[in-house]
Amino acid sequence: MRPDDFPEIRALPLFRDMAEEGFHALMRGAYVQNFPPQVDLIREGEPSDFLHVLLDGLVELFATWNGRETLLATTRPVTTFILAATIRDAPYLMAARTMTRARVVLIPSEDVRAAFDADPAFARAIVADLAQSYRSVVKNTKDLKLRSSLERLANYLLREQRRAGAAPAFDLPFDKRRLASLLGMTPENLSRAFKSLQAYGVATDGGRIAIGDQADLERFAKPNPLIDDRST
Amino acid sequence: MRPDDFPEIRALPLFRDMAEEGFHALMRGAYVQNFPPQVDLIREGEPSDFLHVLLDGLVELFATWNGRETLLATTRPVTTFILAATIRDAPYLMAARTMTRARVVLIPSEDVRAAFDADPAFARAIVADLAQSYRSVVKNTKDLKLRSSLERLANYLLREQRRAGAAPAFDLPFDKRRLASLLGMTPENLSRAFKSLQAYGVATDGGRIAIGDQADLERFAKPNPLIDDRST
DNA sequence: GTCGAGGATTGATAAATATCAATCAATGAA
DNA sequence: TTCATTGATTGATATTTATCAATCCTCGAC
Repeated sequence: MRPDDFPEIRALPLFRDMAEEGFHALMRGAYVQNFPPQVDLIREGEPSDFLHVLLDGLVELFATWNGRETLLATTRPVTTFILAATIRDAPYLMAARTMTRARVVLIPSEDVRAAFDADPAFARAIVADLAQSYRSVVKNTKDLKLRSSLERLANYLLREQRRAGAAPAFDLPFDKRRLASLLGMTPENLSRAFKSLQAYGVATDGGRIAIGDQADLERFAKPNPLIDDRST
Repeated sequence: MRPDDFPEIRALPLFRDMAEEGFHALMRGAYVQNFPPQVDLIREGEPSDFLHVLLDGLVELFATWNGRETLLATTRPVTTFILAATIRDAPYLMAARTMTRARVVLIPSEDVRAAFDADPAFARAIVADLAQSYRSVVKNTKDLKLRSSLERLANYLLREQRRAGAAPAFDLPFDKRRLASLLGMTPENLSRAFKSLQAYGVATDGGRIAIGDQADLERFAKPNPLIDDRST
């Protein structure tokens, strides 16, 4: 592990409040790996031997069943992923694959569980992280069950816009094929959905989105913090 | 609180390993309430003042948006619910309503958070509970995104059957209107789905389900532990 | 027992979404 | 540059799912 990786990891909410000693113990067992794009990091059903921390690049989390595949989430730096499996010492429920070149820290799951027992501040951070992750998935379920695909897209755009600093134009973080899968629709349908949203002032140019009439789009999308605020 | 409520609560995985003193401190601030059927216990968006423990009866957890409503889960005794909101001190994401007469213990959220800080065994139990809840919702998301409504019903029946001790016949735990909402479909569609499953040996008589040909149904449903095993 | 009320079912139709096939456009390798 | 590959879009069609309306049960109140 490069020494300058430490501060980035240390700054994560999950590790921020750890005692110095425990953090170093964790880092001693950890190591960094570099991956090319399109590499499987994790396969569904495998034992969860490592907690992963993404330092650079993009990683997609997806699941498969009966020959079908769906995108469940994407992670951007710097974030941890698959904490729950690590804690439960249970098989991964999602697979992970690099979308770009990526640099990832692998921390042995045993060490994480040991640190949890040893450091109350770390325990608190883990609980906060899990509770937040849980709530985030519940919000996603509400999105899926209560909204049509067009409504999901409209609200997704508003969320991405907010992440981009509420600017009237922003870029999609990945291709539309993946976005379709994330939103639970086909690429063809996504194309048509974008076209339908033109009526509410949404313009697209490749992966660039421009929201012409904020109020109009929001009137249609009816965003709700209990679904769309993915931070609390 | 009736003294004979204590053992039931104490036996829950969440409280089982707590130090005696901490458990009693929690119980001192807690109180029991009895509710008639169809009473709102919790409304979406309200501050999460209490952790709830269901002692008797059935409670449904649901969510609404834009005039639509969907059932997200049901709880049976003895279980806690909405732990994540309590921990995060964040608004409830789901509403809760009694389906039958119900007896519920209310534990002030502050007390739960205090006990978390004071008792490492309780902290461990909370983490285990949250990690498990998270994984359970992820499995549900995979079910929703990867399967058709007919496939969801088939797998739901297999899960309920297993819960009923793998018997060839068992009763649905609530009415079909609710089941339809839980599975993300309309009651009309559920009726037709049951009819379609007759081809795989599923017979219904009111809320009673008989699985005539286990292997045949499983061949169609393709159950998968990474979706359908809701206990790990 | 009779009567209602609410859930369940059925049929007809509409809407949403997926599939299939055919371009079209962008991008990177040679 | 040119070609090949991959993603995006479009149109036509099929499938899935929802909606609407009309019964049909079932079960509890009286």
